[in-house]
Amino acid sequence: MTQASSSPALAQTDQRLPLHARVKDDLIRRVRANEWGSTTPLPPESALAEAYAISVGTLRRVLAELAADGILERHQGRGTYVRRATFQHSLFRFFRMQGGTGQTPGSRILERNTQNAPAHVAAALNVKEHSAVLHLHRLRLWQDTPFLIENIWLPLPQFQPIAEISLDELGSLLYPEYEKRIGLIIGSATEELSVTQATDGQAVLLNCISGDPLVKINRTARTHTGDVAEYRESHGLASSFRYQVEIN
Amino acid sequence: MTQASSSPALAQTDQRLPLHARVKDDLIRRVRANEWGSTTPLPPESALAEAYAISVGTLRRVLAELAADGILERHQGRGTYVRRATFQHSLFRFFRMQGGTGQTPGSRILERNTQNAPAHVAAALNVKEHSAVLHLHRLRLWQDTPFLIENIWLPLPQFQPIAEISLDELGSLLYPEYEKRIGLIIGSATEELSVTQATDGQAVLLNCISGDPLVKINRTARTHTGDVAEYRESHGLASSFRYQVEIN
DNA sequence: AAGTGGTCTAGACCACATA
DNA sequence: ATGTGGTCTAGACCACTTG
Repeated sequence: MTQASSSPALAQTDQRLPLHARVKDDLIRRVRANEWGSTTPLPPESALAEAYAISVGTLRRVLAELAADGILERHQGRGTYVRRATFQHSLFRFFRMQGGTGQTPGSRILERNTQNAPAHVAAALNVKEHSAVLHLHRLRLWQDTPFLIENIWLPLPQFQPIAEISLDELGSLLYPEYEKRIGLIIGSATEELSVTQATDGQAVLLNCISGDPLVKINRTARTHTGDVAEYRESHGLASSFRYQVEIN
Repeated sequence: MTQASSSPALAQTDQRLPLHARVKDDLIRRVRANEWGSTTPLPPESALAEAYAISVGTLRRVLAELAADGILERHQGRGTYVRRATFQHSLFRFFRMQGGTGQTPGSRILERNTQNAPAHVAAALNVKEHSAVLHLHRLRLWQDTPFLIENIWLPLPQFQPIAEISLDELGSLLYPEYEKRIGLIIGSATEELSVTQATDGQAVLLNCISGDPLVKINRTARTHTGDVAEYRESHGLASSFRYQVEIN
């Protein structure tokens, strides 16, 4: 007996792919569509398997892969949940912050203004050149010592609420503000590391000498659907930066 | 019917762990022990499952995990193989080498001598300070342009054969030479990235100005058993370095 | 006690590589 | 043609969490 037609839930997936791959694609789509908040569990294995008209074994395989990919979290007895982005692997983590443990760094907003997007910002944000963007210039501090200069660009009018709230409310963490003010959740990001030399202005802010090597980190942050929501350029003292990788 | 005792093959593994974890541990041990060269396949699923006295399904789960971890490679119809370290993810890859595709960079040995290990080298190689080590000083070239300075330290007497062969034979790739001359296979490595400024000597070799920012990469390479086999420090022009990560 | 995911089994059938 | 891994199923039993 061959399987003449599969579950309607899989209508939009590529029929040439094996079942487990099609189910995985569909679940990723549903997670991106925000079908489950991070506090509501996915349906149990049995229900999902029935809905997709596949066996529990096959579904389990898919869920295990999604958990391995960091998209889901599974807890025996509690359920399966969508994993919130933690950005544990951001390159920022590798600036050595002397003497502290797990506290969040402080931050001071130096400037907030509306700009016409410069070419490279427009390209990163995927908007037209010279279109209106919100620009934040921010200094991050560790125990009152500045260690990172950030320039952040956000597309308008989408981020207009961020342009209007008081600077005090733009506390150290921006992503929770995006979520609270405009219901936008950052799902992933790409970071690129390169090395530059401090300009006069940067030297003053970072308390170093003009020309000192800086590590520059460009981050493009996206929503679950893949739309670019934020672009930022950060500069920190290269002397306090260490990055380690395992290779196999 | 309960399973009174498991396969003798699992005698050395932790009995509190689930079966699949114990089998995985044992297979990792056997891979490290070099039981299968990279050209001889592992026994087929059916044989392995029988040897461990577990079902094929459970064994398949273990093999899939090992493949996901990059330890094994599986090919439908051909078999399961131990994966050779390719070092595709080495940080070296991120020096932008203008205009070339997949060719290997050239290399020129500037010096080869025997030293008493300086403190930081001894620490990295896990040998006593001042013990004898072989030191290689090498320049790596891309289309006849130098882009990387390497200093490599190898413990003696283990690497004595490398001290004796002609410099011509120390071609661009060292790891195949280690394998051929002393039967030593590099299985993994740790790399650490930091930023320095060019000394006068480095500036001459890299054709830059003294004080220019350099990217420094320290690599500690290990055998399958985890013993440190090589330590190297490499310096390249920061201006030609770009490194990109995805974060979730 | 009920419901969740975790472990393990047994076997059918398919797709690919090699000789 | 044979043997390899890949897909998928069906179901038993266990461990953990919560009310």
